[in-house]
Amino acid sequence: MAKPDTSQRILDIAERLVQTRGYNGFSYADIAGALRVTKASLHYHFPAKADLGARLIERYERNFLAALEGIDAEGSDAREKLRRYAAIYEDVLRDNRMCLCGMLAAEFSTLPKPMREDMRHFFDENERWLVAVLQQGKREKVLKFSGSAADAAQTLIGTLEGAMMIARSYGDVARFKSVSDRVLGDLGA
Amino acid sequence: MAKPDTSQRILDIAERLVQTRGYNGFSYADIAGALRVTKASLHYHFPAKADLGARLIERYERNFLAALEGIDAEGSDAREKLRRYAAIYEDVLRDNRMCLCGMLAAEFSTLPKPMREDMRHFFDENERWLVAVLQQGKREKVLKFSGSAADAAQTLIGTLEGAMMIARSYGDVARFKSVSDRVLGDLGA
DNA sequence: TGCCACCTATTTACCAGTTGGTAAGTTACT
DNA sequence: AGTAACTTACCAACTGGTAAATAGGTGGCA
Repeated sequence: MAKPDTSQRILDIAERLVQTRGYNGFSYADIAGALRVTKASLHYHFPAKADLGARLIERYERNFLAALEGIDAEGSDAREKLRRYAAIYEDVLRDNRMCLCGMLAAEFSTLPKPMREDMRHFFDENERWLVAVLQQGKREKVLKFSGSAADAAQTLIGTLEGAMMIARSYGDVARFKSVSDRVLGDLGA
Repeated sequence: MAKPDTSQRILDIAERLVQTRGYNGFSYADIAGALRVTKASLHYHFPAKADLGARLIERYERNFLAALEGIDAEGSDAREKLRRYAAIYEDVLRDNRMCLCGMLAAEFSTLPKPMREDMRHFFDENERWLVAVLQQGKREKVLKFSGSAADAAQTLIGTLEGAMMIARSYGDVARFKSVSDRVLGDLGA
C-alpha cells in the first residue's frame, strides 16, 4: 500500500492554514494547491469543509492530550508540569501559529455546530488536566493560588491563549514568554 | 445638511459584524442587507473593505481611549480604575461581542497592513494606560505585582482578551467575570 | 424669480474571480 | 469484477469592486 495517507497530509496542511489564517481564512483551493491535487479529491476524503474542520479538531485534541499524558508520565512536580504545558503553547507560537482551538474560539459564531462542540471539548479537557496538576501542586506545597483550582485553570488557559494571540500580532515570542514566565512564577509557592 | 450620516451607521453595523463574526466572516452584502441600501452605496463611503476595516479600528480606539479618559477623570484609586477597565470588556462580552481588536488579532495574518498597524496601536495605547495605572497603584500601595509594570499590563490585556474569547464560546459571561475578579483580586495589595 | 451648474448620495447594471460542492468518468491495485 | 483514489468538467452562489445613470439639494447670478 505504501500508505500515501493523503487524508493525513490534507489534515496537516489544513491544520497549518487554520492556525495561521483561521477557518474562514482558507479554502479547499488553498489545500489543493499546496498538495497538488484537485479540489474534488479533497471532497473525496472530507465531503464538506465542516467535516474537515471537525476531524481537524479531533486530531488536534488527541495529539494535545497525548502530549499532556507524556508530561504526566515523566513524573515531574506540578510546577515543572505547568512549565511544560506553557512550553507547548510557546512551541506552537514559535512556528508562527495560533492554538487551533484559540483561533476557532474567535470564529466561534460562524462555525458549524459539531465544530463548536469539539472546540469546547478541547478546552474542557485542558481544564481537567490543569485542575489535577494545580491540586497536586497545592497538596505538595509547590503551587499556590487564590480561589478554586477550576478558576485558576480557566485563568491560566485564558492568559496563555490571549497572550499567544497578541504576541503573534507583534511577531514577538518573547512577549508571550514574559507573560507566561510571570504567571507561572506567581503560581509558585 | 440634515446629516443622515450613513457612514456612521455603516460603521455601527460593520463593527458589530466584525466583533461577532470576524473581518473575514462578513461581506459588504451583509451590511447592505442590514442597512437596506445597495452594496455600491457602501463603496461610495468606503471604497474598499480595507478602508472600512481601518476606519473601524480608528473609531473603536478613539471611543475606547475616551472611556479610559473618563475613568481617569473620576479620580478613583488605581484598584477601582482596573475594575472599571475590566468592566468595559465585560460589557462588550455581555453584548455577545468580542473585543474588536482581539478578534482582529486572531485574523492578523490575513489583514491588510494598515489594519495590522492600527490594531497594534490599540494594544499599545491600552498598555500605556495600564502601565500608568499600575505604577500609580504601586506608589499608593493599593496594588502589588511582580516584574515590570509593562509585563503586568501585557499579562492583564492577554488574560482579559483570552478569557473573553473563551467565555464567549461558552456563552457564559460569569466565566469571564470569575477570571477577571480573580486576576484583579491578586493585583490588590 | 428663474435657470443653470455643481455636488453629494444613491441606484442599476455589471464584472471577473472565488467559494464550497457534485456528477460522471478514469486509473490502478487486488 | 470490484473497490479505493483520484481527475475532468461542471455548477450556483457569493466575493469585492466598478461605471454610468439619476435624484435631490445648494449657491450663484442675470
